[in-house]
Amino acid sequence: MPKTLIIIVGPTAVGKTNIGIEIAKHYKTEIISADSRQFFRETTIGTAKPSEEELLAVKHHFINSHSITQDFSVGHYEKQALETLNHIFSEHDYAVMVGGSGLYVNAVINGFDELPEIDITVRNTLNKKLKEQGISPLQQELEKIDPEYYQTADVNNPQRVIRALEVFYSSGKPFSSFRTGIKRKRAFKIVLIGLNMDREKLYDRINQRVDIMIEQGLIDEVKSLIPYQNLNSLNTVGYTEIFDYLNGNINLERAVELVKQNSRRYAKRQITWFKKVEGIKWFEPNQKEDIISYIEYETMSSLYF
RNA sequence: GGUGCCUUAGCUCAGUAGGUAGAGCAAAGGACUGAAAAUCCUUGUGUCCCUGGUUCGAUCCCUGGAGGCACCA
Repeated sequence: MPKTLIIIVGPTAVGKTNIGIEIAKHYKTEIISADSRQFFRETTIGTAKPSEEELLAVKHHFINSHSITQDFSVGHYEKQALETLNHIFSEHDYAVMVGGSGLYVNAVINGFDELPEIDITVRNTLNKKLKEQGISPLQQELEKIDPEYYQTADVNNPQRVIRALEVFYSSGKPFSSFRTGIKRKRAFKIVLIGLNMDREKLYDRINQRVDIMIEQGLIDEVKSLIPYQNLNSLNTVGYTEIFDYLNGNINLERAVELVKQNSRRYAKRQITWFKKVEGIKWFEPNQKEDIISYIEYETMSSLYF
Protein backbone atom coordinates (compact mmCIF):
# COMPACT_ATOMS: atom_id res chain seq x y z
CA MET A 1 0.00 0.00 0.00
CA PRO A 2 1.35 3.44 -0.91
CA LYS A 3 2.10 5.82 1.91
CA THR A 4 -0.26 8.78 2.09
CA LEU A 5 0.27 12.24 3.50
CA ILE A 6 -2.99 13.96 4.37
CA ILE A 7 -2.44 17.72 4.39
CA ILE A 8 -4.98 19.96 6.10
CA VAL A 9 -4.69 23.66 5.32
CA GLY A 10 -6.84 26.74 5.74
CA PRO A 11 -6.98 30.15 7.34
CA THR A 12 -6.17 30.79 10.97
CA ALA A 13 -8.89 29.92 13.48
CA VAL A 14 -10.91 27.85 11.00
CA GLY A 15 -10.47 24.70 13.10
CA LYS A 16 -7.52 22.88 11.54
CA THR A 17 -6.06 21.64 14.83
CA ASN A 18 -9.25 19.93 15.86
CA ILE A 19 -9.93 18.20 12.53
CA GLY A 20 -6.27 17.24 12.23
CA ILE A 21 -6.42 15.43 15.53
CA GLU A 22 -9.65 13.67 14.59
CA ILE A 23 -8.17 12.48 11.31
CA ALA A 24 -4.90 11.42 12.94
CA LYS A 25 -6.82 9.43 15.56
CA HIS A 26 -8.92 7.81 12.85
CA TYR A 27 -5.79 6.61 11.06
CA LYS A 28 -3.91 6.00 14.33
CA THR A 29 -1.01 8.11 13.20
CA GLU A 30 0.96 11.24 14.02
CA ILE A 31 0.72 14.91 13.14
CA ILE A 32 3.37 17.04 11.55
CA SER A 33 2.73 20.74 11.90
CA ALA A 34 3.35 23.20 9.09
CA ASP A 35 2.92 26.37 11.06
CA SER A 36 5.80 28.80 10.98
CA ARG A 37 5.16 30.12 14.49
CA GLN A 38 4.16 27.03 16.43
CA PHE A 39 7.66 25.55 16.21
CA PHE A 40 8.81 27.80 18.98
CA ARG A 41 8.69 26.76 22.63
CA GLU A 42 8.65 30.34 23.89
CA THR A 43 5.43 31.34 22.15
CA THR A 44 2.30 29.47 23.10
CA ILE A 45 -0.79 31.55 23.78
CA GLY A 46 -0.38 33.95 20.88
CA THR A 47 0.28 31.22 18.34
CA ALA A 48 -2.81 29.20 19.24
CA LYS A 49 -0.92 25.97 19.62
CA PRO A 50 -2.77 22.74 20.30
CA SER A 51 -3.55 22.38 24.01
CA GLU A 52 -1.60 20.05 26.28
CA GLU A 53 -4.42 17.49 26.14
CA GLU A 54 -4.41 17.66 22.36
CA LEU A 55 -0.66 17.21 22.26
CA LEU A 56 -1.02 14.15 24.49
CA ALA A 57 -3.86 12.70 22.44
CA VAL A 58 -1.82 12.52 19.24
CA LYS A 59 1.91 12.77 18.77
CA HIS A 60 2.83 16.12 17.20
CA HIS A 61 6.00 17.05 15.39
CA PHE A 62 7.25 20.62 14.93
CA ILE A 63 5.36 21.95 17.92
CA ASN A 64 7.74 23.32 20.58
CA SER A 65 10.55 21.79 18.56
CA HIS A 66 12.67 24.92 18.22
CA SER A 67 13.63 28.10 20.01
CA ILE A 68 12.89 31.63 18.85
CA THR A 69 16.63 32.28 19.12
CA GLN A 70 17.45 29.54 16.61
CA ASP A 71 18.03 30.17 12.95
CA PHE A 72 15.21 28.17 11.46
CA SER A 73 13.70 28.78 8.07
CA VAL A 74 11.59 27.07 5.48
CA GLY A 75 14.66 25.48 3.89
CA HIS A 76 15.53 23.73 7.13
CA TYR A 77 11.90 22.81 7.54
CA GLU A 78 11.70 21.06 4.19
CA LYS A 79 14.60 18.75 5.06
CA GLN A 80 13.56 18.06 8.64
CA ALA A 81 9.93 17.53 7.71
CA LEU A 82 10.82 14.97 5.06
CA GLU A 83 13.00 13.10 7.55
CA THR A 84 10.19 13.12 10.07
CA LEU A 85 7.76 11.85 7.45
CA ASN A 86 10.12 8.97 6.70
CA HIS A 87 10.05 8.00 10.35
CA ILE A 88 6.28 8.20 10.52
CA PHE A 89 5.86 6.19 7.32
CA SER A 90 8.16 3.48 8.64
CA GLU A 91 5.42 2.68 11.16
CA HIS A 92 2.23 4.04 9.59
CA ASP A 93 0.54 4.14 6.20
CA TYR A 94 -0.77 7.63 6.79
CA ALA A 95 0.64 10.84 8.16
CA VAL A 96 -1.30 14.02 8.80
CA MET A 97 0.13 17.45 8.14
CA VAL A 98 -1.70 20.44 9.59
CA GLY A 99 -0.73 24.00 8.95
CA GLY A 100 -1.53 27.46 7.76
CA SER A 101 1.85 28.50 6.42
CA GLY A 102 1.48 28.15 2.68
CA LEU A 103 5.15 28.41 1.88
CA TYR A 104 6.01 25.66 4.38
CA VAL A 105 3.32 23.37 3.04
CA ASN A 106 4.59 24.05 -0.44
CA ALA A 107 8.12 23.12 0.65
CA VAL A 108 6.88 19.64 1.52
CA ILE A 109 4.63 19.23 -1.52
CA ASN A 110 6.94 20.55 -4.23
CA GLY A 111 10.29 21.23 -2.62
CA PHE A 112 12.64 24.13 -3.20
CA ASP A 113 15.64 24.56 -5.41
CA GLU A 114 19.00 24.09 -3.73
CA LEU A 115 20.13 27.53 -2.68
CA PRO A 116 23.42 28.48 -1.08
CA GLU A 117 23.74 29.25 2.60
CA ILE A 118 23.90 32.98 2.98
CA ASP A 119 26.14 35.03 5.15
CA ILE A 120 23.97 36.85 7.68
CA THR A 121 26.27 39.86 7.70
CA VAL A 122 25.48 40.35 4.02
CA ARG A 123 21.78 40.60 4.81
CA ASN A 124 22.47 42.98 7.67
CA THR A 125 24.51 45.23 5.44
CA LEU A 126 21.79 45.25 2.80
CA ASN A 127 19.13 46.03 5.39
CA LYS A 128 21.22 48.90 6.67
CA LYS A 129 21.54 50.25 3.15
CA LEU A 130 17.79 49.93 2.67
CA LYS A 131 17.16 51.91 5.83
CA GLU A 132 19.60 54.65 4.96
CA GLN A 133 19.16 55.00 1.20
CA GLY A 134 15.80 53.47 0.41
CA ILE A 135 14.97 50.73 -2.05
CA SER A 136 16.11 52.26 -5.34
CA PRO A 137 19.90 51.75 -5.04
CA LEU A 138 19.16 48.11 -4.20
CA GLN A 139 16.87 47.82 -7.20
CA GLN A 140 19.60 49.24 -9.42
CA GLU A 141 22.11 46.78 -7.99
CA LEU A 142 19.75 43.91 -8.69
CA GLU A 143 19.07 45.08 -12.22
CA LYS A 144 22.79 45.08 -12.88
CA ILE A 145 23.78 41.74 -11.35
CA ASP A 146 20.65 39.73 -12.15
CA PRO A 147 18.64 41.31 -14.98
CA GLU A 148 16.75 38.06 -15.50
CA TYR A 149 15.30 38.00 -12.00
CA TYR A 150 14.82 41.76 -12.05
CA GLN A 151 12.42 41.33 -14.96
CA THR A 152 9.98 39.16 -13.07
CA ALA A 153 10.68 40.06 -9.46
CA ASP A 154 8.48 42.23 -7.31
CA VAL A 155 11.13 44.93 -7.05
CA ASN A 156 9.02 47.09 -4.75
CA ASN A 157 9.30 44.39 -2.14
CA PRO A 158 12.52 44.93 -0.15
CA GLN A 159 12.54 41.34 1.11
CA ARG A 160 12.56 39.98 -2.45
CA VAL A 161 15.24 42.36 -3.65
CA ILE A 162 17.47 41.76 -0.63
CA ARG A 163 17.00 38.02 -0.91
CA ALA A 164 18.25 38.00 -4.48
CA LEU A 165 21.17 40.28 -3.62
CA GLU A 166 22.23 38.29 -0.57
CA VAL A 167 22.25 35.07 -2.58
CA PHE A 168 24.43 36.75 -5.19
CA TYR A 169 26.87 38.24 -2.69
CA SER A 170 27.08 34.97 -0.74
CA SER A 171 27.61 32.71 -3.74
CA GLY A 172 28.87 34.92 -6.56
CA LYS A 173 26.08 33.60 -8.77
CA PRO A 174 22.81 35.33 -9.62
CA PHE A 175 19.69 34.24 -7.78
CA SER A 176 17.97 33.37 -11.04
CA SER A 177 20.66 30.79 -11.82
CA PHE A 178 19.48 28.72 -8.86
CA ARG A 179 15.81 28.95 -9.66
CA THR A 180 14.69 26.01 -11.75
CA GLY A 181 11.11 25.85 -10.53
CA ILE A 182 11.29 22.07 -10.83
CA LYS A 183 8.80 20.29 -8.62
CA ARG A 184 10.23 17.38 -6.65
CA LYS A 185 8.66 13.96 -6.88
CA ARG A 186 7.73 12.69 -3.45
CA ALA A 187 7.73 9.04 -2.49
CA PHE A 188 4.25 9.29 -0.99
CA LYS A 189 0.79 10.19 -2.14
CA ILE A 190 -0.59 13.54 -1.05
CA VAL A 191 -4.24 14.26 -0.30
CA LEU A 192 -4.92 17.96 0.12
CA ILE A 193 -7.81 19.09 2.30
CA GLY A 194 -8.73 22.78 2.53
CA LEU A 195 -10.83 24.03 5.41
CA ASN A 196 -12.84 27.21 5.05
CA MET A 197 -16.07 28.79 6.17
CA ASP A 198 -18.19 31.86 5.63
CA ARG A 199 -15.92 34.88 5.91
CA GLU A 200 -18.05 36.62 8.50
CA LYS A 201 -18.14 33.53 10.68
CA LEU A 202 -14.40 33.11 10.38
CA TYR A 203 -13.80 36.71 11.40
CA ASP A 204 -16.09 36.24 14.43
CA ARG A 205 -14.06 33.22 15.45
CA ILE A 206 -10.81 35.13 15.05
CA ASN A 207 -12.06 38.02 17.18
CA GLN A 208 -13.29 35.64 19.86
CA ARG A 209 -10.07 33.71 19.88
CA VAL A 210 -8.04 36.87 20.42
CA ASP A 211 -10.22 37.75 23.42
CA ILE A 212 -9.57 34.27 24.80
CA MET A 213 -5.83 34.69 24.28
CA ILE A 214 -5.92 37.86 26.36
CA GLU A 215 -7.84 36.03 29.10
CA GLN A 216 -5.30 33.23 29.02
CA GLY A 217 -2.50 35.66 29.71
CA LEU A 218 -1.10 36.73 26.37
CA ILE A 219 0.11 40.02 27.86
CA ASP A 220 2.30 38.21 30.41
CA GLU A 221 3.63 35.85 27.78
CA VAL A 222 4.65 38.78 25.58
CA LYS A 223 6.05 40.66 28.57
CA SER A 224 8.41 37.77 29.26
CA LEU A 225 9.68 38.03 25.68
CA ILE A 226 10.53 41.74 25.71
CA PRO A 227 14.29 41.02 25.70
CA TYR A 228 13.78 39.16 22.40
CA GLN A 229 11.33 41.54 20.77
CA ASN A 230 13.54 42.22 17.77
CA LEU A 231 13.85 38.58 16.75
CA ASN A 232 12.25 37.71 13.45
CA SER A 233 10.32 34.86 15.01
CA LEU A 234 8.50 37.43 17.15
CA ASN A 235 7.72 39.71 14.25
CA THR A 236 4.28 38.24 14.14
CA VAL A 237 0.61 38.93 14.78
CA GLY A 238 -0.26 38.89 18.46
CA TYR A 239 3.23 39.84 19.56
CA THR A 240 4.18 43.02 17.69
CA GLU A 241 0.95 44.74 18.74
CA ILE A 242 1.37 43.76 22.40
CA PHE A 243 5.01 44.88 22.32
CA ASP A 244 3.70 48.23 21.10
CA TYR A 245 1.35 48.34 24.06
CA LEU A 246 4.05 47.31 26.56
CA ASN A 247 6.42 49.89 25.10
CA GLY A 248 3.81 52.57 25.65
CA ASN A 249 3.09 53.33 21.99
CA ILE A 250 -0.60 52.39 22.06
CA ASN A 251 -3.18 51.55 24.71
CA LEU A 252 -4.33 48.02 25.46
CA GLU A 253 -7.71 48.38 23.81
CA ARG A 254 -6.08 49.52 20.57
CA ALA A 255 -3.50 46.74 20.75
CA VAL A 256 -6.19 44.09 21.07
CA GLU A 257 -8.14 45.64 18.22
CA LEU A 258 -5.00 45.53 16.06
CA VAL A 259 -4.30 41.89 16.90
CA LYS A 260 -7.79 41.08 15.70
CA GLN A 261 -7.48 43.16 12.56
CA ASN A 262 -4.05 41.78 11.65
CA SER A 263 -5.25 38.23 12.28
CA ARG A 264 -8.16 38.84 9.91
CA ARG A 265 -5.79 40.18 7.28
CA TYR A 266 -3.54 37.20 7.76
CA ALA A 267 -6.48 34.86 7.28
CA LYS A 268 -7.31 36.66 4.04
CA ARG A 269 -3.76 36.21 2.76
CA GLN A 270 -3.86 32.53 3.66
CA ILE A 271 -7.10 32.09 1.73
CA THR A 272 -5.54 33.84 -1.27
CA TRP A 273 -2.53 31.53 -1.12
CA PHE A 274 -4.45 28.27 -0.75
CA LYS A 275 -7.01 29.17 -3.42
CA LYS A 276 -4.34 28.78 -6.09
CA VAL A 277 -2.85 25.55 -4.78
CA GLU A 278 -3.75 22.78 -7.21
CA GLY A 279 -5.62 19.72 -6.09
CA ILE A 280 -7.16 21.03 -2.88
CA LYS A 281 -10.58 19.71 -1.99
CA TRP A 282 -12.45 22.20 0.15
CA PHE A 283 -14.62 21.37 3.16
CA GLU A 284 -16.28 23.08 6.07
CA PRO A 285 -14.70 22.14 9.39
CA ASN A 286 -17.83 20.27 10.52
CA GLN A 287 -17.65 17.81 7.62
CA LYS A 288 -15.38 15.28 9.31
CA GLU A 289 -17.18 12.25 7.85
CA ASP A 290 -17.07 13.70 4.34
CA ILE A 291 -13.40 14.41 4.71
CA ILE A 292 -12.64 10.83 5.72
CA SER A 293 -14.74 9.47 2.83
CA TYR A 294 -12.83 11.71 0.49
CA ILE A 295 -9.49 10.47 1.83
CA GLU A 296 -10.69 6.87 1.45
CA TYR A 297 -11.80 7.52 -2.10
CA GLU A 298 -8.53 9.20 -3.03
CA THR A 299 -6.49 6.42 -1.46
CA MET A 300 -8.50 3.70 -3.20
CA SER A 301 -8.39 5.36 -6.60
CA SER A 302 -4.62 5.61 -6.39
CA LEU A 303 -4.50 1.83 -6.08
CA TYR A 304 -6.14 1.39 -9.46
CA PHE A 305 -4.68 4.21 -11.51
C1' G B 1 -38.68 77.91 23.10
C1' G B 2 -34.76 81.29 20.38
C1' U B 3 -30.10 81.90 17.66
C1' G B 4 -25.86 79.86 15.22
C1' C B 5 -23.24 75.78 13.08
C1' C B 6 -23.39 70.82 11.13
C1' U B 7 -25.62 66.41 8.10
C1' U B 8 -21.21 63.87 1.63
C1' A B 9 -18.09 56.32 1.15
C1' G B 10 -18.36 51.45 6.64
C1' C B 11 -15.65 55.67 9.91
C1' U B 12 -13.28 60.76 10.19
C1' C B 13 -13.71 64.58 6.95
C1' A B 14 -12.43 67.59 2.11
C1' G B 15 -14.92 69.65 -2.13
C1' U B 16 -17.94 71.58 -6.22
C1' A B 17 -17.78 80.41 -8.02
C1' G B 18 -24.48 75.31 -9.97
C1' G B 19 -22.39 70.64 -14.91
C1' U B 20 -24.14 64.08 -9.90
C1' A B 21 -17.72 64.09 -6.02
C1' G B 22 -12.28 62.60 -3.33
C1' A B 23 -8.54 61.95 0.75
C1' G B 24 -6.95 59.15 5.12
C1' C B 25 -8.39 54.96 7.80
C1' A B 26 -11.39 50.52 7.44
C1' A B 27 -12.55 46.89 3.62
C1' A B 28 -11.97 43.89 -0.86
C1' G B 29 -8.84 41.54 -4.60
C1' G B 30 -3.94 39.83 -5.78
C1' A B 31 1.51 38.46 -5.62
C1' C B 32 5.00 35.66 -3.07
C1' U B 33 11.41 29.61 -3.64
C1' G B 34 15.21 30.05 3.12
C1' A B 35 12.22 37.04 6.94
C1' A B 36 6.24 33.90 5.01
C1' A B 37 1.68 35.09 11.30
C1' A B 38 6.83 38.24 7.05
C1' U B 39 6.90 41.51 2.91
C1' C B 40 4.79 43.79 -1.36
C1' C B 41 1.02 45.41 -5.30
C1' U B 42 -3.94 46.97 -7.01
C1' U B 43 -8.98 48.81 -6.20
C1' G B 44 -13.47 54.13 -4.38
C1' U B 45 -17.78 51.01 -2.66
C1' G B 46 -22.06 57.13 -2.65
C1' U B 47 -30.46 58.52 -3.04
C1' C B 48 -23.95 64.17 -1.25
C1' C B 49 -30.42 63.80 5.37
C1' C B 50 -35.71 64.47 3.39
C1' U B 51 -39.00 67.89 0.86
C1' G B 52 -40.68 71.27 -2.51
C1' G B 53 -38.83 75.75 -5.43
C1' U B 54 -35.47 78.63 -8.81
C1' U B 55 -32.62 76.70 -13.11
C1' C B 56 -31.46 73.69 -19.42
C1' G B 57 -29.18 71.38 -15.06
C1' A B 58 -29.14 71.46 -7.63
C1' U B 59 -25.01 67.74 -3.41
C1' C B 60 -24.04 73.21 -3.74
C1' C B 61 -28.74 78.69 -4.02
C1' C B 62 -33.89 79.48 -1.71
C1' U B 63 -38.85 77.32 1.35
C1' G B 64 -40.27 73.92 4.75
C1' G B 65 -39.04 69.58 7.70
C1' A B 66 -35.92 65.78 10.47
C1' G B 67 -31.58 64.61 13.32
C1' G B 68 -26.96 66.25 15.89
C1' C B 69 -23.81 69.94 18.43
C1' A B 70 -23.05 74.70 20.82
C1' C B 71 -24.74 79.02 23.04
C1' C B 72 -28.90 82.05 24.92
C1' A B 73 -33.45 81.75 27.57
